[in-house]
Amino acid sequence: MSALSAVPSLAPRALYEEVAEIIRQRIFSRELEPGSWIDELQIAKAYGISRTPLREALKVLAAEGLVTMKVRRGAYVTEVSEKDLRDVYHLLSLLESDAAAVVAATASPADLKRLQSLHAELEAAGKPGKEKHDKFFAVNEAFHMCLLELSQNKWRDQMVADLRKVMKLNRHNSLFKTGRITESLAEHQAIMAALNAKDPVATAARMREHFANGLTAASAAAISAA
Amino acid sequence: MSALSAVPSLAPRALYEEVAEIIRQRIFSRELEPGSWIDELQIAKAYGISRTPLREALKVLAAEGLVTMKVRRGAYVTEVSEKDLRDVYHLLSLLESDAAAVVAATASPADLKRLQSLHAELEAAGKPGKEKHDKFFAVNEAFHMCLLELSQNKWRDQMVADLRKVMKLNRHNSLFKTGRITESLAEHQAIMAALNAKDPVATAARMREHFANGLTAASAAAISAA
DNA sequence: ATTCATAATTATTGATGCAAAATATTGTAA
DNA sequence: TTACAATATTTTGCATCAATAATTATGAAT
Repeated sequence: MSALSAVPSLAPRALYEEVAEIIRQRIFSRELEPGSWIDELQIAKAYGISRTPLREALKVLAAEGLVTMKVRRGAYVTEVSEKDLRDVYHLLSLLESDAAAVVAATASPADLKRLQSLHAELEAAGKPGKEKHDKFFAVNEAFHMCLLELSQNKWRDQMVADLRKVMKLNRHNSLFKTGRITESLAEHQAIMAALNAKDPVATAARMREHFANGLTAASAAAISAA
Repeated sequence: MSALSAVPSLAPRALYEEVAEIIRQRIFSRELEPGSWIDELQIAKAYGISRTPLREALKVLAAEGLVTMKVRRGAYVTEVSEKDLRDVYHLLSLLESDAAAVVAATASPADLKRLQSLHAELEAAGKPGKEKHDKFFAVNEAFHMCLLELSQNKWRDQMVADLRKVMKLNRHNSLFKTGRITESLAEHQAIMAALNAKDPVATAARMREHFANGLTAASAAAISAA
């Protein structure tokens, strides 16, 4: 009997999927640290499952880049260097700004309204004095996801999702500026304006700027040189 | 005993890796057709292996997008629509043109020389009257791969590799123009010129054009609208 | 004759067992 | 004391086995 007997949700997932998600979360929460080997027996025992679905889950996580597999050595949590983070961030910027351009060119009035309402939510969450950072963070993520979804390219969706997972591997976000809610809101405002103007080139430019501004000056210099 | 006892090469791969590669090739060669279910028992028996490594291989292929897994139904070869192909091609254009820009900005003289020599090889292979299409194709691929490698972003390398695999899923390349060796060479020439001029913006533009020109007029219209 | 329900078969998923390889440990020799 | 070698232990990787769900086949009833 499985120890992870959550409600067998409406969309029944295979056990290896469940296990993959659990390991993912344990990695994101730094319970499993980058560089540390994953003990198959221990984890299998801990969740009351066999090693078979666990090993399949590790293959999935390896494909996502979260763990690295060494032949006859097993799997360890991937260690990402600063360069890795910059590289991944660069790709996110590239993919999301392109998605934004597509949306600017193809979005229906209803689509724009949906984005606009998310933007409004974001402004509400970012009101000074509120100090609800997590709410702001969540809505921000929703905005970016919505844009991606509206660009109608599932392959890009998948890539962005994977890249975002890799970004979560880093502990101290030393790369990124913090507490720039006001600036971020202004940038989103600019993106919305370009979207409403149905200007793909401007939209992509505003999105690229939004990403570039998220980096510290030192890292931004390294990026913009590229 | 494994029936696929190739020479245990210097870089020993796990069985599931070997199996994944075999299935990949069988998919590319259309021996396993898109939409067809993968018979685990049959394949395992055919290669004299158990189903455990085969199932792990299928997880890997699923992550690459070559097969799709349905819960309690197994795996089938992914079917890609024309839209899928266009979407993937669009992403390849985006990623490779960005890579080209990076190389334009960062390449050493030695790097440029390496590209130049590949370009020379390509011109030789594309000489009219030669009719060595496969050679031209191979060198062309090498050129693109070299550019990618020089851009020094392993995450992009991985994504491009996966996307190229998906592109191989389509049978009739109805999307793509054929026999445009002369035009392709001219475009590569333009890319090389922009690279030598160390002009990232121009290089990216030339690469985007190169990709756009590979599409038929009808498909190109659909792309350029984006 | 057609449709629905039930049973049988087939195939996927998960668990367990075994062999091989890598690492850790212990002992011996210099 | 340190270095090397041989052994022991741990752990991965593959195979086999069991159970579970889905599909197909069969039969009965309308």
